[in-house]
Amino acid sequence: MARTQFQGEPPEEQIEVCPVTGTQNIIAGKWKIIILWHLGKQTRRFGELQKLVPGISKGILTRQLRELEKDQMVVRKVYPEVPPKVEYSLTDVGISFIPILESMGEWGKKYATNK
Amino acid sequence: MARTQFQGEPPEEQIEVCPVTGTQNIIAGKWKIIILWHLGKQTRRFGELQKLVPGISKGILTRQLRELEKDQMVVRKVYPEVPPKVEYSLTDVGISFIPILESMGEWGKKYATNK
DNA sequence: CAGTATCCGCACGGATACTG
DNA sequence: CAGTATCCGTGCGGATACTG
Repeated sequence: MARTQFQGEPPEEQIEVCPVTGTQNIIAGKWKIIILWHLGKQTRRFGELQKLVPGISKGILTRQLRELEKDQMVVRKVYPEVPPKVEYSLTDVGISFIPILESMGEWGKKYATNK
Repeated sequence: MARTQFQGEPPEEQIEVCPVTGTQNIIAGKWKIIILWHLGKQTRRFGELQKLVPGISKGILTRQLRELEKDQMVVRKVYPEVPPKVEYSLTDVGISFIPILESMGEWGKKYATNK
C-alpha cells in the first residue's frame, strides 16, 4: 500500500511524552515536596514531621507518606516498642532527588514571593 | 520578668517555613511543570502547546497558562493579526527555573517508572 | 486560531473521633 | 505515639458549546 500523500508535517516531530511527566506524578500532592525536603535534611519521626509541616493533619500526613512509600521515595521504619516509634527517611531514589529539592529551595527563596 | 523555667525544647528549633513552599505553590497544578518544560525548550504557540501536552483541553490549558502568568513565570505575546497568533515563552524568572526542569526531566527518565 | 463561558463530577485535602 | 476510620466540602480538572 503506497502512501499516496507525503506532505504536511514531517514524521510527527517525535511526540514523545515529555520526561517531567513521571516526576510530576510523584511530586503531585499538596505536601509531597515539603515532606521530601525535610526528610532530605534528616530522618524524622511521624510527630516531628507533623510539627515541621505547617498545618497538616495526621490523616493527610499519613496518606502523603504512604503514597511516597509506594513511589519508592520514602522508607518507613517501625521500632517495635511502646509507645510506638516510627521513623521516615529517604530511599536511594529519594536521596537522588535531594539536589532537585535543594534547587527548588534556593529558587523559592529568590523568586517565589511567598505571596 | 524572669522566666521561671527553662527546660523542655530549646528556642523552638527555628520553625521557619521551609523554602520549597513557595515553589510548591507555583508548580502545583497538574500540567504546570510539563508546560514549563516545553516552554523551556522553546517559545510555543497556544495550539502547539495543546498538541505537546497529552490530553489537555483548551480551557484547562488556558487556566494553567494564566496562573503561570500571574506567577511571573510565563509571558503571553499576542500578535494583532488575523487569524490570531499567540506565543508563550518564559520570563526571566521562568528561565531561571529551567535547570530545575532539566533535572526533573533527567531524574524522571531514570527513576519515575512511568507506572 | 485562540480563546471564553458553563456546568459537572470527583479526587483530594481537611476535621473529628476512636485505637493498639 | 502513631496511627486508622469516617465523613464532609470544595477546588480543580475535564467536557462541551459558543465567539472575536
